[in-house]
Amino acid sequence: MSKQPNSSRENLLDTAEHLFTSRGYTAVTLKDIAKALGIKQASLYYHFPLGKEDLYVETILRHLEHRRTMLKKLMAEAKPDLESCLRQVVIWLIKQPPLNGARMILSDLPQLSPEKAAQIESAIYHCGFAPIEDLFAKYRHDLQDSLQEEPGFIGGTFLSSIESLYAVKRYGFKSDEELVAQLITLVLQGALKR
Amino acid sequence: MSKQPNSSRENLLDTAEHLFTSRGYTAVTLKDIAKALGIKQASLYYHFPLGKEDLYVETILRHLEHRRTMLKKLMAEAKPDLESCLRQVVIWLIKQPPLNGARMILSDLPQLSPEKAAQIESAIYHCGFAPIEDLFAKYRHDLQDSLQEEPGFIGGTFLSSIESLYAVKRYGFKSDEELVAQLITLVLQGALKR
DNA sequence: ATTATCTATAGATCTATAGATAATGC
DNA sequence: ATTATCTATAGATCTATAGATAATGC
Repeated sequence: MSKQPNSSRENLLDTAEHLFTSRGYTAVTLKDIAKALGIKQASLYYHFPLGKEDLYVETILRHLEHRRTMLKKLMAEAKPDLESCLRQVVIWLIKQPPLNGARMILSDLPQLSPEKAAQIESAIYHCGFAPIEDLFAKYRHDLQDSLQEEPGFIGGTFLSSIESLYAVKRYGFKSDEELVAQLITLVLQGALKR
Repeated sequence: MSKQPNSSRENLLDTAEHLFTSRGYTAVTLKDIAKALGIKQASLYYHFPLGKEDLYVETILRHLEHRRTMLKKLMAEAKPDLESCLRQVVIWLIKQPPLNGARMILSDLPQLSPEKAAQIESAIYHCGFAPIEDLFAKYRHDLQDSLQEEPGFIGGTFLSSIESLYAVKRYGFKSDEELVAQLITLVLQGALKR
């Protein structure tokens, strides 16, 4: 049996992931991460000799790849209709740390080297956005005529509307399942009386 | 005639507003702001002797109050129906620097003193959120039954879905007006064929 | 011997302060 | 005299490096 796979390094990435995704690149210091791990700041360089930027890039890419895997898996396992797939996706997303792609692109990526920034931006698209876009493309015949050729538009709107659930969760009193059901009904059926 | 009202200070706030709202509190340094103004970093302390936090708070509060004033004005001047009000609101919002309240709450406010953070969080609600919530409350009889007592939910979803337009604008080829119309139709009518 | 930490510290950057200087208004 | 800038710099914080130390595995 191979030795157990770098659980220490994975643990480090888990902690960094939580901090970086919720507070962003510049707002999180290496000392914050070390403190959360119960070690000293300099010790991080044993696992990531290339420093903060490299740690951030690896953390975010791992996070995004995991997201893509999970989204694809959830959609494959759900009942094969649009609403069921969306429900599974949102129930999972709402339990994750909020990704906030807009924040990353506007606030975090400009602090990185252009190459790394481009790499992450591409992964945001491929792992965060494309799976949802593909889902709406697959079920485009269920959509209104004006949306049939716009899976990116409806996908983007849907994803960003999920962000509001994090805020509602803080103030509201409903269960996750209720919120998810309400959001999906809203997006699919519309707000207006019919 | 009173002397012309501190145009220099207002100019400073305009520049700070642009930087702080797009990149966030920690990612923007005083040097960045000074550079954008063509002055030296230390010179900022003439206008804001209390330093960066105070400058940030004043910038954001001014931004939010302006937002509230404009939202109220746009809704008062629009044709008195839900769709017209929403259209005016979104056409204006999409031309503003993206507010990204979620980023502010998660990433920026924790860096401030608790009092200042609470003050800004309250202003985000009162100036960014409440006007839209009030609009949906006013026209609740146009909404589906399940949404009639949930103006905050539909308001939050609507606001966060606007965020996706900033991304779509970057990649897409449509005019602002087309995007706005498409978004409003989607939220009001829903995605599904009927 | 290897792995994972530590202490100590250099160098860079950031906020903030002190005091000088130039331009403007009475 | 007031207003708005400047230079110079202190003090804090952050990233990163160097070398020591402790624990583990053969």
